[in-house]
Amino acid sequence: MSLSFYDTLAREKRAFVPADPDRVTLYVCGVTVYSYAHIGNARPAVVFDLAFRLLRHIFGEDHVLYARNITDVDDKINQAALDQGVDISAITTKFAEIYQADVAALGCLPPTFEPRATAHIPQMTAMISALIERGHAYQADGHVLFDTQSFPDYGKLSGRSLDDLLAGARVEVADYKRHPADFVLWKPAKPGEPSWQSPFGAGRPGWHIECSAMIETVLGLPIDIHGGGHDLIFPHHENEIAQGRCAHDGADYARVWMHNGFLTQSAEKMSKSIGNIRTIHDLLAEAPGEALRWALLSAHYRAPLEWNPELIAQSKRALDRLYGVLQRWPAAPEAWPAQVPEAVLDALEDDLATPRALAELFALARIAETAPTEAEKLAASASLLAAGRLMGFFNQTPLAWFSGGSDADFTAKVEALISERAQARQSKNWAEADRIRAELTALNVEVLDSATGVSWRLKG
RNA sequence: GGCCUGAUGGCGGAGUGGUGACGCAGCGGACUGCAAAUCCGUCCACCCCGGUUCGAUUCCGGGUCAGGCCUCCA
Repeated sequence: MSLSFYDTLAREKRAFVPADPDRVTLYVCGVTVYSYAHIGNARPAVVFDLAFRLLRHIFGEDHVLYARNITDVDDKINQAALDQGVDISAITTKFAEIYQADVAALGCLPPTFEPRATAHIPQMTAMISALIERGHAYQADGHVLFDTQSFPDYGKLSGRSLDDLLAGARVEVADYKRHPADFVLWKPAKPGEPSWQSPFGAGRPGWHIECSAMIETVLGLPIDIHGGGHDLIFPHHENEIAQGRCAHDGADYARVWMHNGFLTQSAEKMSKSIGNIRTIHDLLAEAPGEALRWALLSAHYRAPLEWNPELIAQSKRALDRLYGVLQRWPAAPEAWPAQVPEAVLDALEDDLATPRALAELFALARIAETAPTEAEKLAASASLLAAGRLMGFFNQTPLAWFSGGSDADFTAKVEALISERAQARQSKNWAEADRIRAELTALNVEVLDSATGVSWRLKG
């Protein structure tokens, strides 16, 4: 199986061949840092982290460049700063750090680059100037607007025409626009707002221009893959293509467009404006990051995923099962690093078919438990470890997983009780053994007797 | 109104023109002092109506329902 991805623009799955296999480029729209990111924001972070890991596996760690931006210019940031009486940088610094820690806890590798909008204002104004020079942008009422009618391919990504947009317009259109779909590249600052000097007056950039400017600066055009949430297809990515191509006389912008589906709750999109969100931060207090990652990858990335407590519980149980295998059949040093099994790679290379990849993990677990020889069991366990690690799982020892953050005192207490119980069992004092087990159960500890010894785990 | 997705068993979620993935839960059994973990077995599905076909859950048409974008949005 060769690597293929579904391309939103082509509307089909296509073989993925990077422009330069020594320099594969991936850009993903990150978050606007004005408050805690919700678990829906984590889906693209995790999905494209998986893509990043897969590309590194295929093309080599040093041959993949991954940029995930941080938007730190925005109305909501301004509002938050105003509400709290602080500088916008206080807001953006705080929530950018929280976001980075949160997604790291979900097993996401640090991207190669995390460019910030405020660090690329000159590149944005240069791009806007290029658009004006080429007749693709115009100034009106203090704004600079992109002239959508100057770009014949406008609407191709989202499958709509300028006429459709006229017909479907639901909102008041600013009268200074030549066409309702024209979008802002630069807007004048209101009093008190952060602003930057530019050839078009003091102001700040529109939302779309930042990604185009940062892509060009950090990765160079065209990039191989541009990713983001499904809701960014229109207008954000449509506008990126328009400005990105027009600034360079129609040159290619991104070779593949990938979009992840939404998280839903009661079948409804999880969204801050609806208010039905769960923050990553809060969820991490309730469940291990790996379990949340498992949950996010349990459905195919383009499908909607219903988010609920049962999903998290099931994900944790799935990892319990696999960590149990790793604990019982610890991969021998000589068996590690093991090859990632073909079946797992096949699944991932087929447009990140994670449900199939996860099913293959269970198949490896079954082999590890049932193979006739210990060598085969250990080999299967090593493969499981390799496959899981490729996907960003098994970042801790089984012991650490099952004892889930227990402190030394607690562990010592549990070990002492288990030792007492072992003595009771040896003298066949079953009543005492069961009493001690009940005591452990009360501590939320589950005891697992086996031929080779006793282990324990915290119950979910 | 325009554009666009999707509807699979108790739950999550793949896939396929004909032997009904995988996981969780349930049930029966093995193992165990008893459990747990593990193993073996097992119950349960393809929204509705037409069409194509020897045969459709899978292809085509229509319908119903749900959801998304068109405004900030992962």
